Amino acid sequence: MSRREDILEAALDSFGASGEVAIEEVRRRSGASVGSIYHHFGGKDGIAAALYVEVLREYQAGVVRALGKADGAEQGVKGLVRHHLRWVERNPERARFLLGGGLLREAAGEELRALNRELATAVDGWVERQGEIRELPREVFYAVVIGPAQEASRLWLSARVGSLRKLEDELASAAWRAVRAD
Amino acid sequence: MSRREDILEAALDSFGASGEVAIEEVRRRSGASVGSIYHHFGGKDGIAAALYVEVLREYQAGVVRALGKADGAEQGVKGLVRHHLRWVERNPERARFLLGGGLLREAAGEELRALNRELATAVDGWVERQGEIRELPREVFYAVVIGPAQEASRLWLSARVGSLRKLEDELASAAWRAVRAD
Amino acid sequence: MSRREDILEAALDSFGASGEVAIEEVRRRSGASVGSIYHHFGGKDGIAAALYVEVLREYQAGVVRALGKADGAEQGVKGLVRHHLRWVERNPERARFLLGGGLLREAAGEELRALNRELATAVDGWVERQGEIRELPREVFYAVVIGPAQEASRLWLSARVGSLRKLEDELASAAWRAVRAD
Amino acid sequence: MSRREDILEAALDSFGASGEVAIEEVRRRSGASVGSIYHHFGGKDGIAAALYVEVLREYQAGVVRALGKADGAEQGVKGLVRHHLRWVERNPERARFLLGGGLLREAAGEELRALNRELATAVDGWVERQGEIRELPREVFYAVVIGPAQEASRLWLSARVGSLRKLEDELASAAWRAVRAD
DNA sequence: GATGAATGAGCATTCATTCAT
DNA sequence: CATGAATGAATGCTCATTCAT
Repeated sequence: MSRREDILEAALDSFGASGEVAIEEVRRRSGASVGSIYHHFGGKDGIAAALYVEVLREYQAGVVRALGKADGAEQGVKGLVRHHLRWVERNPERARFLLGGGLLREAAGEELRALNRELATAVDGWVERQGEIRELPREVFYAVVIGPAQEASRLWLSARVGSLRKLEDELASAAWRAVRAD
Repeated sequence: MSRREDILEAALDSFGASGEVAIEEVRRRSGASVGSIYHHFGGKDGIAAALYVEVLREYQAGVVRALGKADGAEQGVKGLVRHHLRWVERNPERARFLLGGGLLREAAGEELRALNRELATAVDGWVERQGEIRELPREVFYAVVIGPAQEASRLWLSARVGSLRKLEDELASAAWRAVRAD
Repeated sequence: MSRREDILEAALDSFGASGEVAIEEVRRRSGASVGSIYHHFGGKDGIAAALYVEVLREYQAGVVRALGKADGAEQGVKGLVRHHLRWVERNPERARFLLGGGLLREAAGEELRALNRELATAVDGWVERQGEIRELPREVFYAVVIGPAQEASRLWLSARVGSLRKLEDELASAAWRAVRAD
Repeated sequence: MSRREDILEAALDSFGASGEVAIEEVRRRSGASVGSIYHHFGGKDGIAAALYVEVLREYQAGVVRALGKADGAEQGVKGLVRHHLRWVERNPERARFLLGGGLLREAAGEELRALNRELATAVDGWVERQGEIRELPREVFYAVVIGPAQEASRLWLSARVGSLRKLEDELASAAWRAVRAD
């Protein structure tokens, strides 16, 4: 199983360096042969998909964890924001891959859709169980809570100045102000 | 000047179709010869840069206009959100190019930096002249106001379901709640 | 190993025909695919370098052989001249490549430097063991012995009139007159 | 006439930099427009030819001068060698162009043939008027006298180590030993 | 499972040359 | 005499993919 992981690791590095997952680059970085890569992942898209799933799964696990340990709506919403910022800061490479590469592309693959559905259900359920949150369309809630953190992340990822940590409190409070019931 | 514009137009279409500005594609779509393209833009990156500048300039002009005609802080903040959403919905191709291609990459080029500086100064000035806006770090203000609209735009651009128009009021109000002084 | 050799052969022919090693030409002549050429030699310069090394090695082997079988200084010096002329006449293509392409360019590559060093050591050693040769700076000895043969070769290669064979005795004697101790 | 000279100058620089005379490069270096270059020289080959003629004429004038002021065969032969070395050292760019670019190529152009014929006649005449020079075929005389200096020049041009000046005496004497009658 | 040689489509780029102004 | 836009053939190179061993 080590080969698989080496290859995924190399794929992530390749994306970090050039903005795309290139087989040739992956081969160079992982030390695996072309044949081996094809054996494991079937091709270029296969690697990207596998990597995407793996990274997304890890990110989402953090989201669920953040909601799980939250005590009340405010802590939950702020926790989502904090988790986002911390995860990006600790995983800049993975963040770049997830944010840059994926969201605009068609979220291909049944596995991905399943993952997203699962998360949506979990978050929706949590939201419904809270009383202090304003009634908002799903997408709006998501956009308002995550959008600012995302935007800050994007800036940070492209310039790497300052620290996301310092903005945490401000962004978390702002998100809470935006979605709490009055 | 017509050749130049034809080429830029074709470059935008090329990006829309394949996610990147491909010389070969631009040639096919614009009808210009390769040589002519190189004569005017120097190469692949030259086209992308010129296009980026042009599109960004147009977007920013709208931002300034929105602030200009706003009467008070609330209208101004909501105007920024509304402008963002409307511009994206009316210029999906340009939006995709601006959001997808550029922000993660290094915002290269002196011209770009100048544009961004100009806008920042304009917006900062406006913010300072308002009394009802909470004191926030620059980046936070920007992220909180534009982030949600951006996130919603991203979703819309990748799936094209529903209409951004319907979310306008909610997103504008949420932004205002997040940044107004209490 | 056959592919490699086919490609080098074709590269030599390409150089003979057009004065340079052109990938496209090599592909046509060798029957190999572009990809295969790149797989083996990494690119245009890689082919030229490999060819240069191979040809130089063969030429130098002849030089060493000529000195090895020489009985005395006079025979050795004359042997060098004769070997040069004969090698050029029997390998006009290789000669053109070696003389025309390489000497003015930077003799890049560790392998080349090593080859040249080896030969220099061998020739120097031989010279030192002879008593009848005039004391001369290394470069002068080399230039005086090989220069005339080289110049004659150059002329012959560009016009292909007459035969180098006929000049052998004259050039060999002249070289000997120029370097023998009085 | 200044434009013409600017262009030729730029052509020489272009050759020095890349090993060939490239119109685009000439344009950049000379500041002249493509059109202007074509007006004056008709094209790529036109520039190379004009440059070649100019440079060769200048070199040959030096040869004739060297023979003219020589007093006797020995001084003449040594003068040829010295002139060659000095001219190369003072005009490395021109030397590279003349030696590298030209001799292997077909010496195209009636003008060039005329120049070479003139020089040959001049040198032949001078040689015949000397008594102390060994009877040698034309080409052999030329190769033996100039070859060593040429070879030394080639080495110097590619590495630029040491000075040709220091080798002058040795090379001149060697040439004289090789061609004088006994 | 692993290796690497081979393939060929596709792409960016260069460059000599023409020509209308 | 000068300018520079336009052309298009030619070329080096990358890269995903296949397949025999």
